[in-house]
Amino acid sequence: MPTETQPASEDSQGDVIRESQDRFVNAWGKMASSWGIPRTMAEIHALLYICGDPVNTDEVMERLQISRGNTSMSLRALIDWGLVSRVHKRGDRKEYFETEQDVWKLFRTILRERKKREIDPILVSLHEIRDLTGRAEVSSEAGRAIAAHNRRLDDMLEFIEMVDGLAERFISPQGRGLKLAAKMLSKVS
Amino acid sequence: MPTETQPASEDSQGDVIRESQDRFVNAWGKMASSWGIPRTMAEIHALLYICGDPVNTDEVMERLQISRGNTSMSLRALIDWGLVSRVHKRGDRKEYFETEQDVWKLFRTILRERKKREIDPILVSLHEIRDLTGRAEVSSEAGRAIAAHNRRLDDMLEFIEMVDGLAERFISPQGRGLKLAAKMLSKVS
DNA sequence: CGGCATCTTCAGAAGATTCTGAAACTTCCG
DNA sequence: CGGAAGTTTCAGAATCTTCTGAAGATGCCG
Repeated sequence: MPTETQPASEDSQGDVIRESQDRFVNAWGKMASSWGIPRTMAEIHALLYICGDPVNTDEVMERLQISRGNTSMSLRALIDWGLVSRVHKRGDRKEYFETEQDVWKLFRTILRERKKREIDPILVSLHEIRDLTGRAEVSSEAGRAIAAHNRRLDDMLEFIEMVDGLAERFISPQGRGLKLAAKMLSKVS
Repeated sequence: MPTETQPASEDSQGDVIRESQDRFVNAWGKMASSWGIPRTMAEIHALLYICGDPVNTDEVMERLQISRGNTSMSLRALIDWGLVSRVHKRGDRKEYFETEQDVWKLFRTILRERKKREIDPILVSLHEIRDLTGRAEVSSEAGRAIAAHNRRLDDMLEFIEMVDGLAERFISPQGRGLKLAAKMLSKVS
């Protein structure tokens, strides 16, 4: 960010970028929080994305007006998600952070992580629940009730397993890639 | 729910179903809240799904141990989402509620609603933001900075628009249906 | 119309989540 | 080793979300 080396006329240009960045960060934070992702975590990620260059903790704090503690914790969470990496600059003891600039890779990582955290666990639970009621005899009234109940569980299980399986193929690191999935879908008449 | 008319031996069967239902409702509520959906709203929906038959307000309150107010508000939200419908029973002034039993239709509705509420608005915001910085000349240092910034916004916009467009085709009421999308994807070698 | 059954609303309470700030820790350097 | 720069942690504070309960609305029926 070479602000001092710019002529005065370009300061206003810088302001436009800055405002654009701020708005982007805001919009992103708002959306993320409606998807159950902590707002500041998403805002930091948006800031790193939209700035492009590595940013350090103090810059994040200043831009987003958040505490050092929050910044540190959120950055760690982003690193755990695999979305952000640490960068070191020569002659600067501060740590800098940057994020993937390829949007496809970014979303692939996000989807993979959400699958791991929110889909896989519920599959485990649903299987446990399904095992409670085994196979039902349809000869009695009660047996038919259990059979109907099992059918509902099985329908749900089958659906989620299908989503899980497709996700596995398209978002796992060794998978075919999100872009291919999108291409396939867009070809359907 | 014919509990009184059943022989004693079937009560224990009923207990198994009941426990299974409770666990299902719990698991579902937990998952939903990690996706930014109010827990009780999801729990009510899960209860209606897993019970199959229409359920009235008092039964919901009793099963989930929640207040009448909460039940009423959450049911209204579910109706607004298009996930639940009111049913009237002859000779009973109470209102009953039921939900779609076809899991594919269910998720189609959920996806459609989320797109409308969370994807479409951010597309509007991103377009507004993008319009702030127009087309950049790459002849100056500042111009190049704006161009790089615009490229980032455009990448993001392009990605989200693609997702939006595909969603439109597969989840809209007149669309080709979720099932077709899944079939296409599963065919990729 | 009066009275009863049911449903809705919303202000404030309860609960959950996120954020802060200061202390503790780590690392680097002379 | 001493200490400065930078980072992490976490208990409590602030904030945001969700839930309750009671008052009021609605509507049905004799």
